[in-house]
Amino acid sequence: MPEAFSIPNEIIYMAIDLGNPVRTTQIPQAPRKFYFLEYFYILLKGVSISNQSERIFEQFLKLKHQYRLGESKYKKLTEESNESTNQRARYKYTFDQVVSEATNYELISESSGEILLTDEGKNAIQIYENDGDRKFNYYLFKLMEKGHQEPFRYLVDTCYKVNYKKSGLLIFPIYSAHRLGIERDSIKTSKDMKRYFRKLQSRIKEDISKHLGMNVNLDKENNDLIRKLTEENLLQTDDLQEFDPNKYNAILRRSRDFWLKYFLQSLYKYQLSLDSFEIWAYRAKQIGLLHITEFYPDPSFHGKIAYPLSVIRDSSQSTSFKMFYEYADSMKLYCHQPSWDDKNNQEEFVQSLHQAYVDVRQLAKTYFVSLPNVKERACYAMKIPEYLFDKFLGYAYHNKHLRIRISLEVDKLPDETKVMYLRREPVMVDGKYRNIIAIDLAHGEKNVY
DNA sequence: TTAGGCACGTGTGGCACAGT
DNA sequence: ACTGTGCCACACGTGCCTAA
Repeated sequence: MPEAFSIPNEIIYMAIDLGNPVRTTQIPQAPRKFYFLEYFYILLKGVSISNQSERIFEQFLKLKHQYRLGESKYKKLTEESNESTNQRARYKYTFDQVVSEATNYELISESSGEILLTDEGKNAIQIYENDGDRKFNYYLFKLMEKGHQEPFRYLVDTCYKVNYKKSGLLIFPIYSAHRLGIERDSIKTSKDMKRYFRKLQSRIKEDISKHLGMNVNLDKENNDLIRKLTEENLLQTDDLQEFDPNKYNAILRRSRDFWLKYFLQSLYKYQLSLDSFEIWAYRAKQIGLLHITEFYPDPSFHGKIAYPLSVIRDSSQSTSFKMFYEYADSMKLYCHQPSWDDKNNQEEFVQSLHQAYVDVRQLAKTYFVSLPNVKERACYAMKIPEYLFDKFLGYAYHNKHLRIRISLEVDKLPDETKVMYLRREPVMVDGKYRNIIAIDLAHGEKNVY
């Protein structure tokens, strides 16, 4: 069995002994409700074409489609852009959110019903178009960090405080009744639901012990959950009475969020709502400060994990950590960005990639396996952001002197199927999307073709 | 092998309420 | 009064299962 969440040593040394003083606790403010940083660009682009709100919104819809910005944090795949009035209303909601946040950053300004670009806004467009999205994200990072009481610093710092032994790994277990082996048909009464809750409780307890090294008693929390659901008549007081089957989803949803909130606020002591945490974390992921995923492939854990790819210290000797930003108190944010020029990093990447492939193949039991799954495990092992993985994979694919041989195939791209939203993005290598991967050891070692 | 039906899982957007 | 924030029910996409 592949071992979940083991950690390379160098990362641990960076994580412990931080020596940074506990910051005067300023709680980050909530962001507006959207995930993709590209929304800022497409809004500004729209404003550069017209000053009329209605026209800007039309442009926003067009560019949203062109940049494949789906709902929430998922990229959109299908070419069709069926514009039901319902969807337009949804997109208007997102549009208003982006306008509101861009106004706060003074990228745009409103006067007598017109929306205007500020100099800052014009500057931002230039950065995106001339210097690329990484520079654009950095520019936005500074605005967000200043405008919301340093949410990213808070996010990264707290990760290490929570679980420094595993260099800041956060787990958010999600197990539906189905996943714990309880059939839908067998859950009809309050008693049945409580049986699922008990099973869930003990599974969560095990995960906490295994991945966070803590022993906790969750009886009180489980009772709280049951009490809340009973008070709101989602569950019946009488154990043998049946609950409203139409409320099944609502009950499961409530229990899932209850435990996620428990992890975030009680266990990890984040003073953020679930919503705010999600949005800040997914924005941090785009900048490359941390990784968050719901798809880490592992037989013994299901749910969401997050871990930092950066660290806040006053100084660093490591060549793999690059200075990213300096705060007012002269603490600095360092991002883990190992260089491909260093042969040791090449060797480590090859090692991690191969190990990830072996682990995933063991679960999938096929020669070709899902590239996004291999990517998840390799990124975790090396603590690198996704865009670096894509780059490294491209280099390794072309390097004939490595001790592995990589085969990449497209298989079926998601846009050839019916899926609307790309929950797993295919990996871009050589300007082509790839979905599956196989690896052989080269030069007379085992498994050579 | 495929089509249809049903259940699972979760993002969205409205809403209530807290903060000022 | 007004704005910002957290919460959660619903709608809908997805994928499994069954029956030919």
